Amino acid sequence: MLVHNNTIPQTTHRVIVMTDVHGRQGPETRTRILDAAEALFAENGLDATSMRMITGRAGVNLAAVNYHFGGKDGLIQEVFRRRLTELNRRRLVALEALQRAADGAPLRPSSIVKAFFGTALEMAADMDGGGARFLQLMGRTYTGPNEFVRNFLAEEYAECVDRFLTELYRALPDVPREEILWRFHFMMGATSYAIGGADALQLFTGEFDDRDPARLEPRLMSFLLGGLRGALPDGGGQATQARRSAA
Amino acid sequence: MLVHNNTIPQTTHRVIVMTDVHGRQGPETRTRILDAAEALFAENGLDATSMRMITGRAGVNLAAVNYHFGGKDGLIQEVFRRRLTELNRRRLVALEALQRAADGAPLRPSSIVKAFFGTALEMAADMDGGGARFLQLMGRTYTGPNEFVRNFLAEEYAECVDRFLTELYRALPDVPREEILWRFHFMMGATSYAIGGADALQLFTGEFDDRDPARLEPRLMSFLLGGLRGALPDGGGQATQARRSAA
DNA sequence: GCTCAAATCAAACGATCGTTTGAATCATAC
DNA sequence: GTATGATTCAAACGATCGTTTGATTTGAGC
Repeated sequence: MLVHNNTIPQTTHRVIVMTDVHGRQGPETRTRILDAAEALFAENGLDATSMRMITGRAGVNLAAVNYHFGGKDGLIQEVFRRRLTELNRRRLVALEALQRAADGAPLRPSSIVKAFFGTALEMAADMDGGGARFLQLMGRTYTGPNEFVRNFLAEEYAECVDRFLTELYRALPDVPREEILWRFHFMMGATSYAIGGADALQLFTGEFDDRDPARLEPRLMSFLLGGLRGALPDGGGQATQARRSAA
Repeated sequence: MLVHNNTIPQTTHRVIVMTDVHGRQGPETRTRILDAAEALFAENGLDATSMRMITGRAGVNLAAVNYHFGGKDGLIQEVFRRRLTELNRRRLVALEALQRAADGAPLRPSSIVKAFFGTALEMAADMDGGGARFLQLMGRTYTGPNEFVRNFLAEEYAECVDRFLTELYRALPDVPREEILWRFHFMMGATSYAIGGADALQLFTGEFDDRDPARLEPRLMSFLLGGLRGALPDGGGQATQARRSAA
């Protein structure tokens, strides 16, 4: 029997736990497809990656994708959901740890930025290279043309971003919220390029090769914090720094 | 006779000036194709845009693309080359104006940043909306998976970026060049999101709508300059600001 | 008016795309 | 062992892709 009915396409599938029911290599199939798809999507893009490339690398039958995910779109959604849920979970864990330590007081902007963007860099270093691949893919897709995936990503992001923005508003009460929102957006762009664009960077300078992930984190953080606390455009005079009120 | 020989695929085509030779609507065809392709590429991405969509919108025959550009790849190259050459030309004009005014002295970092990234924002506002479309497309493609186009973009960018980096090195002699290089990369990411990701931003906040291009420029510049002059990671202590030596 | 090369056109090419089908295989429950 | 439902499989589906072909139209040069 098919897992998916074509009348109600949904994200969550009826088949959740397969190891408990049918042993053998049933559970591997889904994971193998997801891993292969993630790597190929990051390598070639969503459109340029065919089902046959995915099933070929995964070593499964072509029809397996439609059986397990209902189609290519379903597979794409699941590839993103799998990692993004975990990433945002870690982010919120880090944020809540900060909130507990602060005991009601506004958080330091640097701590908030580190909890959000630093966690992404951690994930990029984790997962034996798979994390960097995925985050590179996500950075591309977020501003990409595929409206279907973009809306899905925004939906998955919404709650987590909202929580962090709320804390940033509290941490920088003197900075207009619109300004903070924009700068958060700029920080996402810088981070996206930091994770995914090391290849692009080296194109400018032939002999450049310092892509140590351990050194990337402080580099990006310095830039992000400098940008976040940069002089406000004109609302408070050109020399006004965007500083939080509480120490 | 065909314009392109399949033995030597080249960027520059034999047909350069068509208005002078054949009047009617010969010259329009190339431009109409480029305009339609640019809009559709930005809308759907390179892969998801078919030749039939392009020729359909342009109102020309399907084979016209292969005739004038030698194929889809040739068309893509020309779409980027047309605008990118003009953008980098304006950037270098702005830089040379600064150099003349400085009379040998190091330039102000803010001036350099403005000449490079501000010119992009100007172009995004120009060209009756076409500029924003193109720059959005370019921001996506630069970190995109298509290696063919990425290499081409890097090649077109190389000289201009090199000139600006040289000036930045002079303006910030106390900052390690690697650091400046990375921050330049981060600035490109922030700018890319600033230009192309306004839609993505509003997904976070339903009622957000302040996308006035005139207000975007000072916003982005404040962020970029703050990031560029942010505290150095650790080479000079955490409190060390990355300031230029000459006033 | 005739020539000829540039340009446009309708039509078709082979390849590959995502998806569907129906039978075969597997592991479990009775 | 047999029935049952989940999973895998080979094969084919129609659609669309980028490209090519060969004839036709166009307009300047003589």
